Amino acid sequence: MTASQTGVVAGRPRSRAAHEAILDAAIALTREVGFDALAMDAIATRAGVGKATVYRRWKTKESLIAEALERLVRAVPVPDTGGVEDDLLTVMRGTMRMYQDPATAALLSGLVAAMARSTTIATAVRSGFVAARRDAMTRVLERGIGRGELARDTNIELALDLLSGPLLYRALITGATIDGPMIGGVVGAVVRGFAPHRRSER
Amino acid sequence: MTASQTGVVAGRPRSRAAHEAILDAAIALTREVGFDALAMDAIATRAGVGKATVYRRWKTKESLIAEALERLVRAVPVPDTGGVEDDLLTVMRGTMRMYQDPATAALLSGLVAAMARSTTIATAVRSGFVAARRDAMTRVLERGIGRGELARDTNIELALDLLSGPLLYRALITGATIDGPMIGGVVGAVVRGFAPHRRSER
Amino acid sequence: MTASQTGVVAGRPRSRAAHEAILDAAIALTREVGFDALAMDAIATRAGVGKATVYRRWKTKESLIAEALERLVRAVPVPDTGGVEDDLLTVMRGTMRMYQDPATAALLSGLVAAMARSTTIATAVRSGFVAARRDAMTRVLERGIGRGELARDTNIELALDLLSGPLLYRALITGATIDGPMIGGVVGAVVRGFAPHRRSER
Amino acid sequence: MTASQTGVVAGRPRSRAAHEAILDAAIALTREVGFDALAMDAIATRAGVGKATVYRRWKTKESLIAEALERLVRAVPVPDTGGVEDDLLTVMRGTMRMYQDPATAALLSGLVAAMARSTTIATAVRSGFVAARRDAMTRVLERGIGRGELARDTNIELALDLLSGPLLYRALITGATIDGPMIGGVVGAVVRGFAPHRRSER
DNA sequence: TCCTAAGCGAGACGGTACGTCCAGTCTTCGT
DNA sequence: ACGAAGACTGGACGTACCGTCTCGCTTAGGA
Repeated sequence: MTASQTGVVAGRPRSRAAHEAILDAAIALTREVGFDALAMDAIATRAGVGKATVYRRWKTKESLIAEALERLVRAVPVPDTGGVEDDLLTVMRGTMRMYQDPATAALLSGLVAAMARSTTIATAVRSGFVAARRDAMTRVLERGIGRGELARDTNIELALDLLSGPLLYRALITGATIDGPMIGGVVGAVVRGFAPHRRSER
Repeated sequence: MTASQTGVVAGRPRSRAAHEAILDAAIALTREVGFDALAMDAIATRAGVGKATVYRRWKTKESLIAEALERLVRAVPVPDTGGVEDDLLTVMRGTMRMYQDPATAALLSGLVAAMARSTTIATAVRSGFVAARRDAMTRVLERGIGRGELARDTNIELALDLLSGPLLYRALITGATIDGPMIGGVVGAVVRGFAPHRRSER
Repeated sequence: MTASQTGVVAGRPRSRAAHEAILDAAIALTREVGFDALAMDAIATRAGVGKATVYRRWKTKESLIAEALERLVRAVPVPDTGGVEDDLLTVMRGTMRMYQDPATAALLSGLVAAMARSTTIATAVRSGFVAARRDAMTRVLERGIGRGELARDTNIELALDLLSGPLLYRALITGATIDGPMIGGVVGAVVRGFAPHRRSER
Repeated sequence: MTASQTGVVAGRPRSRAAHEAILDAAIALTREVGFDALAMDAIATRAGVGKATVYRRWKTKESLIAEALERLVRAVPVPDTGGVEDDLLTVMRGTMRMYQDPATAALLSGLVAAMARSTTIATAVRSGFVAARRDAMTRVLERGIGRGELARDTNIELALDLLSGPLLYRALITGATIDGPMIGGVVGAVVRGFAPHRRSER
């Protein structure tokens, strides 16, 4: 356990500047050479920092990258236009932009592999930028249910996976484009898929 | 171009036994240590084979793994029960079983990273076991459209992504379980989402 | 020049206890792990002192060790029994005891390496505990020459090297024992080697 | 146990060229930067060799240097001029030249420290270039005894230490010059110190 | 029946990145 | 102005793989 974690004040505090410089260097280098060619040596050198300073903060390359990514994907606002479809579109457009950014996309696959490797990283990533978007979308869906736009028994987690999954699938597997019409199609299908049941069906 | 490809016969032929032993060793080791800790040295040793024998057949670790994976995921039959929902469920249950197999799941994330790294691998994987399932599902969806169960203007690629994406998303990102009810929910939502448009809505 | 030396009273004075604790820790750790595995971090921790406190007093590891060594090898008395051989034996027995002490022996080789590295350290060591013994033996030899026990043209420096060299050689190179008989043999050979020239030989 | 030790012939044999290149690079770099600033990385790079190739042959820097040194100090011829003093002078002049070579001198102190650290290295060095000179001088001394130039009860090991010790002492401790007159003085004193006993002394 | 070309197991090769460990310096707070 | 604590830059360490390259030895077809 480190001093910064215990709150005990002894010795020189960790340099905020070094912390930032390392994260910046990590992102810059990932953009330049990709996740796999990303060397800890190079990050340290680029950040003007000793390797030990990097390892003092992050045990693995992946946990470093996970934190770097979090800085790129900050707070996700919860829109409220009065219609569930428009609200979902608003949030999904933010997600779309994330996938369209080449840097994020390059990080994504390596990060996914890292998540499979380590539950620590998986947890970090999930509670980090994954949770932010899911929380926002959960609020939107719940409001939609409340307004009667979606069925009372809507399985929210399933709906979230139906919204997010296709984008990940295109990014990682098919390589197909993720654009406005695609987002519209996904949101439309989900809204129709979880629309309130018609009387005649009951 | 190799001897076995040209048909020119000179010198000792490649050992079929070695080929199989290598693939078996690759799969076994992936199960044991994961994709990332998978070393070519170790595969060769486990297979009782020289490293050169491995590299003579596959240029990269990923292409080797891609072939190993293909052996696990063979031909996908196209069901025809007369209803699009039941047909989709049948295919999806096969996909579900793939995700439920720990070995395949372990390979998956590493393979995804490899796809991002190399278009060659990406192409191989796409045209391999990805295409098989997509082709089967495309046939099912087209029959559904023909029978009037799905809208005439159904965007088939989008539907495929909505069917496959959520499973990948759970496997790689949330870690949530992929089971029968989940599959049922996905298929149901998609079928409803692409149902023929009712007159009253127009 | 330090505050304690100038008598100027400003701020907290340097701790005499810290000084001693560092030297003690250095010697103790050298005994335990040897000169090469000796880390400044470890010395400071063992002494209950910050690293800066160590470096404020000694610029290098070697100069610290040199001072530690000096504490082990203090003033060398100049005996006067009336015979050069007995006097030499008395001094040499002190030197012998130094080589027989495992701590000193362990320091020795590392110190020798440090001397080769830096003329500063070399000078410090020479003017420190090396000079003490050489001065004592020089006095003994000069008295022997004065009494006619040794030749008028005795090359004193050479004689000193013949007395001290074999002990160093055994300690560092052959590892052979350095004991009473060995000392006796060395002294005897040197005394005979520099005996006054007989007339018949001229 | 390695292939080269067992005589079993399997796999690519170790490259003689690499072996030589590494030793050459080690010697060259020691001359340039000294024993302590000698980095294994640098040796490998200079030799045009991977680091693993160095470590495959030598576990430590010191054992590598020990072998390199051995190449510099090969077979020591045993002279026979008919007089023990001349014979000793001949051998000692060879030793003198070794100390006068800056490269050897630079290696010496580091090697001495390494010997203190590890008995393996100590044994290697002793049985290597130390033994060669001692063997030659032993033969010379024995012939001197046989011819009646030295006392019957001459302690040969002690005589060897009296011959070699002063040179080491000057090289490592005092830094005084080692030249012809110095050698002559040492040999002269030893020969006189172990001269046959005169009747009147018995 | 022999020749010859390729494949075989084994393992060394040149490289590159890893994560650890110290050296010597600097920065904080407390005495 | 000193003290302990501990983070700082810098750089060598020894390890582990990668993909390639010899070795000496099979193994088969074509001459």
